[in-house]
Amino acid sequence: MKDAPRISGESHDGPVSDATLRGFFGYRMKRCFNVIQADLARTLRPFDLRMLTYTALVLVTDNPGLRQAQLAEAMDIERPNLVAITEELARRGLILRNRVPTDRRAYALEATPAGVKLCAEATEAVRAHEAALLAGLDDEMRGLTLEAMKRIERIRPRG
Amino acid sequence: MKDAPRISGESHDGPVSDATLRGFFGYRMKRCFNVIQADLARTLRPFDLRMLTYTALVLVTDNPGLRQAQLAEAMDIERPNLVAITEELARRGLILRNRVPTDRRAYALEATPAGVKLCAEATEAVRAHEAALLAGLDDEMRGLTLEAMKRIERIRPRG
DNA sequence: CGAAAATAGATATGGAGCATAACGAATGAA
DNA sequence: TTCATTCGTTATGCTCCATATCTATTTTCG
Repeated sequence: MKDAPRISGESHDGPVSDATLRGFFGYRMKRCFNVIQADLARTLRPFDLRMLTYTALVLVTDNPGLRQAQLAEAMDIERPNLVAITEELARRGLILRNRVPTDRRAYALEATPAGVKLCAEATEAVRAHEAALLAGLDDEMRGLTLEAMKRIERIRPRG
Repeated sequence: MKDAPRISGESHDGPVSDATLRGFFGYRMKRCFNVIQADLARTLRPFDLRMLTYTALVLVTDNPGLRQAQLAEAMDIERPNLVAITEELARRGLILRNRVPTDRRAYALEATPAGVKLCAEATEAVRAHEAALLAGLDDEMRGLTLEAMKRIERIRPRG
């Protein structure tokens, strides 16, 4: 069996094979996450929230008095990247940046009533959308998948 | 029960609660994917490949004659964003951009021997790293998780 | 105490990933 | 032939994330 001579450029026909990549867990997860992420973005758009601003709002609501450094650590992002987020939430009257009397460097973040309300509404919408997205998965599959992700997540990078 | 007066800013103590977010599949998946993504980036660094350049190299290797538009669609990115990727792979001598005689607008992408070799080496490294990363998951959990992600992935955004 | 180190938030800046608009060249359809 | 479409490309902008650096404040320690 000798190779057919490849004169110049023969174009590929038929569907594109991703057989090699399909075997990878990470490849599957990226494609899956893209779907979930897109759905989440659409869900949050009516509330004028992005994934990051929503996440920050939830964490501040659930943890009143949180400092920005704590919030950044919880969100796994660097402190500089949080500034614009808290600034936006504060500008929109969703959170307050109270000065801490005992440490005048820090802010104690706190959700306003409007912030708590928006957070609750957005959370309900996300819950509904996610339930619809996962409707095709039975309980066992959902539970095992969550458990699998928890275990992987537990592996700290470079740990 | 009247609220304690919140004079100014009381700071939050103890661990940060992410109870609300933890209930979301998407939240878990993002954190999980971050771990996998970071591991993949470390794995590919010795080969001077990023996730995108690696993915493109694999697809071109597995589908000789692929056009850029087809590759972009397979990678779920827009055509303009692929230009820099193919340009880099071509500059490094890993792929060729052959002109198609029957359509002088298009390129037929093809991996060079060096590209095929690097692709195989990188793929083996990725496989080994991923196996190590997933060592804590039994077969059932791995299989069901893959199946769950396949099903979610099948849901086309806005479909 | 007072000097040095550490910390909180902010600023500036850059890179990577993604999207849209628009272009020239080439092709295909009316 | 004229018009619409397609291929690769350029220009541009947004979001997310990281590092280095700054000021103002603690905190540590000699």
